[in-house]
Amino acid sequence: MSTVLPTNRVDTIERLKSAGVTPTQQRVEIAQLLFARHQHVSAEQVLAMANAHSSVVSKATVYNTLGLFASKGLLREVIVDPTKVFYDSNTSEHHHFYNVDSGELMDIQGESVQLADLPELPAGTQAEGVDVIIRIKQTPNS
Amino acid sequence: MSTVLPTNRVDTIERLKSAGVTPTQQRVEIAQLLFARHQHVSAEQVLAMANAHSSVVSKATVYNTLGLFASKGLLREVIVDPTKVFYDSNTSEHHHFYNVDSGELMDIQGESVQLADLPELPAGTQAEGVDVIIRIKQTPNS
DNA sequence: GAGTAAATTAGACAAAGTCTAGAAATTCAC
DNA sequence: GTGAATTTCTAGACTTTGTCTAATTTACTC
Repeated sequence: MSTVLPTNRVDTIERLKSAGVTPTQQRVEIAQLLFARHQHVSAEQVLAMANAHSSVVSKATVYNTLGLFASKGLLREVIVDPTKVFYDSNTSEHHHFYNVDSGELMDIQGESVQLADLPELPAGTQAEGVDVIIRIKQTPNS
Repeated sequence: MSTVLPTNRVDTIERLKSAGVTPTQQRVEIAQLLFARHQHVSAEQVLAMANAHSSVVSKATVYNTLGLFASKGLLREVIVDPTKVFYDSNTSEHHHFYNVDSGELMDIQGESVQLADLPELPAGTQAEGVDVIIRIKQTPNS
């Protein structure tokens, strides 16, 4: 169930190739950051992480790369915050808690949420995916 | 189940008052447009609809009003498009199809989607709502 | 109707993301 | 290797959605 987490550059490059992505220096850099562990990050965060020490990737490349990775199934886009897109490095099927107070996004573990079954889709369409988001908020301490 | 659809100004004003919203001219104008039928609209669309003939509402007021209506439960925010927020004038509990090709948002009728039950929430939080979005795409005609 | 609070407004501003045109890598043929 | 073609990367201009500010207008209370 859980996605394999490569730890070294060689594994990362192999994973990119398997997904049909040419492993350029910038892409490997970003992939290393993202695939190190399951996390939810915005483009801005990736840009900051990648360039923390020295400048290695441009803004345009971060956006291009995240979009490319998502289209190849290496990342999952999560749309819950009206101001920015989150990218989830856990691509296995799962759903999310979204804390509307803190803006924090969390995976819902395991199979604890299941849809009975899909409703009939509009004619001429097919399902691409199902997102379940449980919006939560801080319980006001009485 | 279905939300009552007021047809005249008096009903609209009454509905705003019941929700604790002072019925100003601009708010009634926007409410009339939105509550006429179940629909999914963006702020930009509301602005265009309201000012189609003569200028009656400013951009800032449209944003303020939609936010206010949503906070009072008169509208439901739907976050599926990374570029803009949709407001749904159907506030009864239901879920959505989102056509990623056309950007179209559709209600899923009735109780055809049900969650078994909610997973355990993170400590100190409570559920605010559950969004289920089935992303669909055009079936490529073979 | 005067005073106060709430609502509206134009337009400046902010932030996420896209686009463009050129520079740098990479690939391939020879 | 050398040069041509292709892909990728880049800085920075640009677009779009949405927010903020400061001033004006409206509405409500006495």
